Amino acid sequence: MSLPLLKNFPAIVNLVSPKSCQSSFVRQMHTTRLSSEKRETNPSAESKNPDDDSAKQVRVFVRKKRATKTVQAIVEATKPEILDQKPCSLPEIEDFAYGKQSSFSCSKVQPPANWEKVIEGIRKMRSSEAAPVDSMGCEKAGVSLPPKERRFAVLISSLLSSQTKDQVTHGAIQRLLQNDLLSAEAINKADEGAIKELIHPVGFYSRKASNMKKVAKICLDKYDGDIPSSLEELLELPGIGPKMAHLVMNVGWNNVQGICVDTHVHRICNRLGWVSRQGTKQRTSTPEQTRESLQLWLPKEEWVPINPLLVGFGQTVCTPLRPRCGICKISDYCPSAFKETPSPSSTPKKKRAFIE
DNA sequence: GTCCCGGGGA
DNA sequence: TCCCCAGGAC
Repeated sequence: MSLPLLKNFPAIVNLVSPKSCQSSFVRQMHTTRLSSEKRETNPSAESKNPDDDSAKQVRVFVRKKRATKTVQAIVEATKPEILDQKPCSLPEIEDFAYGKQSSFSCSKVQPPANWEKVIEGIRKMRSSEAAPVDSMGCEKAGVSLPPKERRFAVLISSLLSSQTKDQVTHGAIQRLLQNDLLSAEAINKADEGAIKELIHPVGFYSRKASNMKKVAKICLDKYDGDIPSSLEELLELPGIGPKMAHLVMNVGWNNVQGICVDTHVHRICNRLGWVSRQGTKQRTSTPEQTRESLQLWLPKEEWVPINPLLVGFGQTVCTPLRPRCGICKISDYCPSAFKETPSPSSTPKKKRAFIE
């Protein structure tokens, strides 16, 4: 049998050396290939057809499901393509193999209707009304610093910025900088109480001061004072979850591994009907599910801009409670428009985000 | 699910 | 006055 996609499989593996690769998915592919090559030199090897062999490798790989939690989605997204023998484009696979891209686009997932008009409409609304997200962000952290220090500043800024106004985060970063407390060495040596005072009134400052000490020690011990350069390693840091890990990869390393999904992106994508739980039409229940679902169809060039776009839109128009559908220019395209409970007093028991 | 912490809106 | 909000840990 002839399998168009599987011809590319050895190419992927050849592009990537397991040492340099951050993804255990690709490392596993590599291992699978090596063990199959050994079998090929063995006279008792059952197959001489390279396509058959590739097919077997991929099937074995998919069946093993050795992927870590962060690449689980890739396996799931890739599986129907491989097993149905549908070709992917080679550039996309190469991007994946090099780690520039964390999934293939799956040809079975059709983008939602009118998504480009929706994005364009939101851009227009956003340009006419300033939103808090526009003022400051962690991407501004330490712009004047050398690369390693800048990356560390980005990491700390992300750590501090959750549940905190950007101005407050920025102030805390400035105070840390003025006190020479924005490097792994300095924070590792510093007194936790002093850090606590400096970062106050950042939200959850007490927990964050403790996390900063732990993160600084890990960065010093394992990364020579730099920050981890892969998603998996960033996620091991205390206080860094999926949202911040993607942000740090984008801003710190300029390496887009995935969409940075926060509560605004999560809420708005569901209101628009842009995402769904795998194999269903139900809305997603966590930002992680939203990220995986959105990445299946949203073109890569939108992965970074989608976050500030929807966060600003969510702060000013598509608010969690009482979204302002009356002034929203894309309500014609929104299946949830005007379906929100009109006032909280009419349904005092539970908040209903929207009606299906 | 609950907690963390404080700002801010109803 | 109450209670909602936000990202992560557990």
